[in-house]
Amino acid sequence: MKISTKGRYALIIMTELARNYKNDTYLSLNDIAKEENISLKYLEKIMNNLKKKDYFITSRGGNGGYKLAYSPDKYIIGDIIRASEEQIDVVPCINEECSRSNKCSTFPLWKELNDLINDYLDSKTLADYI
Amino acid sequence: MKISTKGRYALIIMTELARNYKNDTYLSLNDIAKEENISLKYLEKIMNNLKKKDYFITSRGGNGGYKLAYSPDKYIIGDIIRASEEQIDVVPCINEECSRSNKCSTFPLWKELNDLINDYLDSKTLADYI
DNA sequence: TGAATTCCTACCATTTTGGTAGTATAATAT
DNA sequence: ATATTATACTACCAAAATGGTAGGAATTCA
Repeated sequence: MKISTKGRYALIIMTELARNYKNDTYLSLNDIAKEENISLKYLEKIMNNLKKKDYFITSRGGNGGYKLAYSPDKYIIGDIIRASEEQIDVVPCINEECSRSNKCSTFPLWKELNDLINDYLDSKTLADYI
Repeated sequence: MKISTKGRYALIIMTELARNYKNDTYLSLNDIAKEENISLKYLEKIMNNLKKKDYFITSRGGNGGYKLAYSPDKYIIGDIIRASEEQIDVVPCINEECSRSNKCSTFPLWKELNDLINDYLDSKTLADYI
């Protein structure tokens, strides 16, 4: 039932960038890695999941790094988590067909729980966690 | 973020037993295994997690099996899931110490989500899924 | 031009998941 | 009595996911 480090570290990266948004400077992954005591290489890998989205302005080289393309309130937590974790649904049959679906009395429980989680994550933005 | 087959199959077993409660007969794992197309051996293993709790009256031999010790409304879904899944907390730092806890701006999110999930699962009983 | 930084592609050990196998023990039906 | 049906208990195992590491290429800044 847990959120893996992919989702958790992704959110840490995003909140750091959100906190730096007002400065309008680039923040490097190295800085975040040191600050949060996570390896740079792993953060790069986490970042790959987020880069698929239109989230950042980047710059290489000295004083380079990442900054948010939009203000923090535009970033929905649910979007960040879903981009980072492979599987966010609580049970596989939420989106797939299930052989037992028509007789499955437990499906409504999982469906409601799944909606509850996603609705909650979609009700928050980065601006709530600066 | 998913619930594994341990939790899902546990709930299937429990709802079958709940459905059989009014009959006051024993229901064998073999019957459930055939009905649900899950191997008997795996169901036995799932059952081990549930047997730690004071849930069943059992009988070996012909026409034996399991029946619920109490009426279905006495079985809280959250208890069943927590007994079955090793890890129900969305992040490890809910119950453990975390080195970054004092500066962690994301903790409130995980804590609220964790409470939301557990409160939901604790608001339902087997009687809701017969 | 050298250092800092992102970008890209592999690789890999450990843990978790999702089972299977075999045997012992107990109760029932005939 | 005994064959059958069940649970009870212990051990093992393959595949997938998790949580990383390694190495270098490309780009930009000081």
